[in-house]
Amino acid sequence: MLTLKKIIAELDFIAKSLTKRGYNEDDIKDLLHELISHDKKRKSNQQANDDLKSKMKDFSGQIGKLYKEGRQNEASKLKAEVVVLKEKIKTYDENDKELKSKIDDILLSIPNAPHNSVPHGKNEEDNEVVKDWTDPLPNLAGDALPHWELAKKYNLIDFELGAFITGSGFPLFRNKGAKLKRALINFFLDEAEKAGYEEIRPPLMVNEASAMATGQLPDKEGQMYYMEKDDLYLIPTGEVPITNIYRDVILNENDFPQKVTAYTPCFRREAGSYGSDVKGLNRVHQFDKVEIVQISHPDESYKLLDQMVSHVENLLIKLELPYRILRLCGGDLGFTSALTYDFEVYSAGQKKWLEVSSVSNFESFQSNRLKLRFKDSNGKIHLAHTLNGSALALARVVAAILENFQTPEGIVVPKVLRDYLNFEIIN
RNA sequence: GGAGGGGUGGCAGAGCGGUUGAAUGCACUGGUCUUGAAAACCAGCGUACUCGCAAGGGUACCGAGGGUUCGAAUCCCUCCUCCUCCGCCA
Repeated sequence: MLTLKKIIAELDFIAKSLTKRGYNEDDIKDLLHELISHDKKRKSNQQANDDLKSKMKDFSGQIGKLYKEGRQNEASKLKAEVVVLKEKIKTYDENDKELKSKIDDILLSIPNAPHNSVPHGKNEEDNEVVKDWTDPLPNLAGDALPHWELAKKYNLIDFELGAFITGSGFPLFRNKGAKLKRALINFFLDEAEKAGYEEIRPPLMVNEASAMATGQLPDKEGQMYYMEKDDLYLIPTGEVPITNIYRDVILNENDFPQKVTAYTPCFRREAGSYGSDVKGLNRVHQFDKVEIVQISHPDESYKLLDQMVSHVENLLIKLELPYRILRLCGGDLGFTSALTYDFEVYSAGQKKWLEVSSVSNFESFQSNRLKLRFKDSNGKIHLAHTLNGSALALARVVAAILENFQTPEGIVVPKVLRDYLNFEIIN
C-alpha cells in the first residue's frame, strides 16, 4: 500500500495519477483528505494517551517504593489514582485502534499510483504498444493447426485426461510435450542464472501474512485456491513466496540489488473466464512459470525494470518467437503496480497474441506491506523497491512454439532448446 | 498424531513480579595508542509511532494475541513456531 507520508507529501500527484485507473480526481482527493484527517486525530489521540501512560508508569514506580518503605496508606492512595488513569487510557486505546483500522481500510483500498509514463485507459485495448513486431509473421500453410490439435496429433498434451484426474484447466503433458516443458524450464532458469539471479525452490503454499504482503490479499481473494483446513493459499505466482523472503527485513544499502529466481507451478482459479480465451493452453488453472524478482534501491528501480524487460525480450529472441511489448494503461494495470510491461507472443496457429510475461515495478507499494527496508549510509531507514517479471510463463510459450514451428514433417523445436532435448523434431 | 523441552537485541546468553529497553560476551562503528595493522583501552551500537527547527523527550515492543496486577520479559490462557523422543509415511 501507499504510505501515509507519501500521500501527504504528494497528494496532488497521486490523485491525478489515479485518474489513469479511472478514479474521479475529486473523489479520490476527498478520500485522501479523509485519510489525513483520521491520521491527525490519531496523532493527537496518541499524544494524550502517551502522556497518561507516562504518568501511570511513574506512579507505579512510586507505589513500589512506598511499599518497600512500608508506607501502605500513601501507596493505596496512589493506587486509586492509577485505577482512574487506567480507565482513561482504555478509552484512548480504543480510539487508537478504531482510527488505525479506519486508516488501514482506506489505505488498503487505494491501488498504487501509476508512473508518469502510464497511459490513461480502461482496458487492454488502451495499452500502448512500445515495441511492435515489424518483421513478417510466420506464414503457415492453409492447413496449419492450433496447438490443441497439434497436441492431440502428436500426443503431447492430454486435456481430457487432466480433466478426468482433476478438472478442466489442468492439462496433462506427456512424452515430448513433457520434455519440451522441462527443457523450457531449464533454459529459463539457466538464463536467469547467467543474469545473476539466485535460484531457489520455494514452498508452493503460503500463509495469509505472505499473501497479504505481496498484495494478493485482500484484492485477489477469489483468484487463489484456499486450503481452509490449514489456512493456506496455493500460490498464484512465484512472486509471492520469493518476495516474502524479504518480509520484515532491513537490508544494507550496499546489498542492492537482490536478484532471485524460481521455477514454480502457479495455481489460479480464473473465476469468470470464458469463451475462446480458455481454449487449450490459453488459460489454465495450473501452469509453470519461471519468475524473476529484484529488490532495489529506490533510485535504481526503473533502470532495473528496463534490464528485466531486456532479459525477457532476449528469451523470446532466442526462442525465435514473434513478440511485442506493451505498456499497460491505467485500467489494465495491476493493483500493486506502478508500471507494467506485458509481453505478447504471436501464436500463428490461432492467429492470436498471447500474454507470456508481465514485468512490473511496484516501487515501495509492496515494500510497505512487506516492511522491506534498507539502511542508508547515514543509518536512516527507507523502504526499498520491488520488481518482478515472468521469465517466462510456460503454457502459452508452449502453445506458440507448437503452432509457429509446425511443418508438414512435424514440429521443429527452436535451436536454443536442442541442447536440452534428445530430439529436434516432434512427429 | 503422542510425550517432553525451548522461543529474549546481529549472534550467543542472563534475567523469571517493581528505575530492566533489558546484564555479560562476541560481532559491528568511531576514537586513543601505533610507521601501519593487531592487541589493549574509551565511547557508541534495536525497531515502530509520536512531540520538537534541532539538541533531546514520550510511548510501545523480550514468538503472536488475550488475561491477572497499582506495576509483567517475568504469573495465567489461546495460538504459532523450533528442538528431542515415539508412532505413521514418501
